[in-house]
Amino acid sequence: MSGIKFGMIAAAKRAGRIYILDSLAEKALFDTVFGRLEASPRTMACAQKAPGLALECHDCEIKGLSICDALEPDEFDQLERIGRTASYPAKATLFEQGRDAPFVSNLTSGALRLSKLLPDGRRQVVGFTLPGDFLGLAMQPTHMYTADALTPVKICQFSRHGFSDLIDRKPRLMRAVMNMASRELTLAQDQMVVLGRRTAEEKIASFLIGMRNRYARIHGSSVHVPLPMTRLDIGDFLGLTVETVSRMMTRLAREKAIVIVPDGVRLLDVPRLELLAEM
Amino acid sequence: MSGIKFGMIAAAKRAGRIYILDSLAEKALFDTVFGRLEASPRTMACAQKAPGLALECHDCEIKGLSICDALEPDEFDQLERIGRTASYPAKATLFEQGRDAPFVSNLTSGALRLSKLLPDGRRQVVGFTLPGDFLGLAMQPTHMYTADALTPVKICQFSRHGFSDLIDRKPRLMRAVMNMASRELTLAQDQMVVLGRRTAEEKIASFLIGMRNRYARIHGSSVHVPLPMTRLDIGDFLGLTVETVSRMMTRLAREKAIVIVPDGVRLLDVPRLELLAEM
DNA sequence: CGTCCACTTGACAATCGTCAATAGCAGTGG
DNA sequence: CCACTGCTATTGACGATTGTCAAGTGGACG
Repeated sequence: MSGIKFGMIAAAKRAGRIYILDSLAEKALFDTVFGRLEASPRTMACAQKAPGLALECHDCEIKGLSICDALEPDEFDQLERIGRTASYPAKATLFEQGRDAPFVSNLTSGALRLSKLLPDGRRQVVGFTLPGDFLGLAMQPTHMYTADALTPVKICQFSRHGFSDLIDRKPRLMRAVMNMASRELTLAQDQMVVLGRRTAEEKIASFLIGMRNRYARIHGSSVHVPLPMTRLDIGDFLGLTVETVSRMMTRLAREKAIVIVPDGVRLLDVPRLELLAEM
Repeated sequence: MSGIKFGMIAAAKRAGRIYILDSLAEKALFDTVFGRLEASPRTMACAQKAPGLALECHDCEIKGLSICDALEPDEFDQLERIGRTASYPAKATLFEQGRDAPFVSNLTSGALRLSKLLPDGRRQVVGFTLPGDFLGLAMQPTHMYTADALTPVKICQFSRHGFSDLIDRKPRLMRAVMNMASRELTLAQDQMVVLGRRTAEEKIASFLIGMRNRYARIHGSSVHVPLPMTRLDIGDFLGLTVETVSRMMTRLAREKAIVIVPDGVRLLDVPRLELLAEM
């Protein structure tokens, strides 16, 4: 099978452009070309490892950040009753673009990469999910993008229909979901500005500042910004190549705006970065 | 004042980049530099010309497309009671980025351009509003972008607070608004792929196919695609310059994929365009 | 009729992508 | 323990897509 995959890549490469040549792209291209979007062995393994434990909301670390925040005690109970927890190891695929979406969920720990794939292997990362973020706001019957775990993750998930029925009966909960969707829409529009009208250096700066601000909501503000994703992921989020991401990070480090550390970066010159990223 | 404006442009040009040099950008840059986001004379004139007539929903052309579609008769009455109509001529500014947002509204006729402006004059168009689309889904107290009329437009508008209270009492209406927000979010994510990972030619093709699909929801499918916006607007939507937009349109016309007509384009080779635009 | 603006086209430049080589690191298995 | 493998990141040389600058056409409108 490995031979087949490489054959496909080679054929596609002759025909046009292939930007990503790692195993992810091979798999994705393979799936796309053959129209085979069945669950990967990895996904199956993870699903089996996620037995669906009942929720334990009382010691949920992020309940103040998520949709659960705005609920009355009785609503909270009902939500808790229809939810289950699940865990996935790093690199697991939670769901794939184009497949059925039986669940919506809430990320409680870890980080996800959400990406859309073009038929020729080009990829656009549409977002990174952090604790407190909601998955499935679009409430669509199929997934619009693929979600992969960047770290070990924990989610609490709800059947889409059950959740949909519950929010129809609980306006407060629907309002919380709608507000979350509005926030996502605003973020997406800001990202459109970054993608369409910013230089490579500005893109990196606004990405780092954006990550810092998102972590600040969770852990409090810090100059230490963990980056669980690879340079390739960052490039695919910002519409750049790995090489350009690497060069710009090196440049910012050389100019003493950041320091590159093993698990991310430290921001040395926040005002300069904010100037580069200014909205 | 014209002298001052040109002076500012010149200064900014020396300092950095100015991509847009038409009157819109002059005004925007002027506003940004001086922090003067008061209503322009043009906006004031329009507001005066929009006396707020009571709604006449029974002969609304787009009621089947908008949030009104999903309402029961009693809900419909309540919505009609808190709404007013308003009209603006082409080129009017309905509202500006950063200003208070006392109203949300529903576009009933015409087309709008929604744009975000960077401090140095670069602009990103985040969307075009067509009849049936809703303005103010984010329900934020201030506007996140500027809305300008591309043609004469009619809207029906509601006070943001009144509308917010009404949807809290009418789950069906809130659901309609939430679905609209979800659709917008999906569109924004698709546009992120276009902005981040597509070539100039593909961007134009996907823009034309996208516009055709949106008109199809309103008028039915047709190879005639009106383009009420300028090449500059299209460029600012796709992250391109006017010149590149013009060149790509010319190329597609030379290759007989489209014909450029006075008010837009006609699509000759839809399969080829869809191939270029394929999601 | 003249002005303004949108659009087009050409020549040239620059940013960013492509290709290639290398280093570092973690995991694996002899 | 250490060679081996595979992946991520970095860096350099080169090239191509797209942006920049400039000039000119044509239509709308006063």
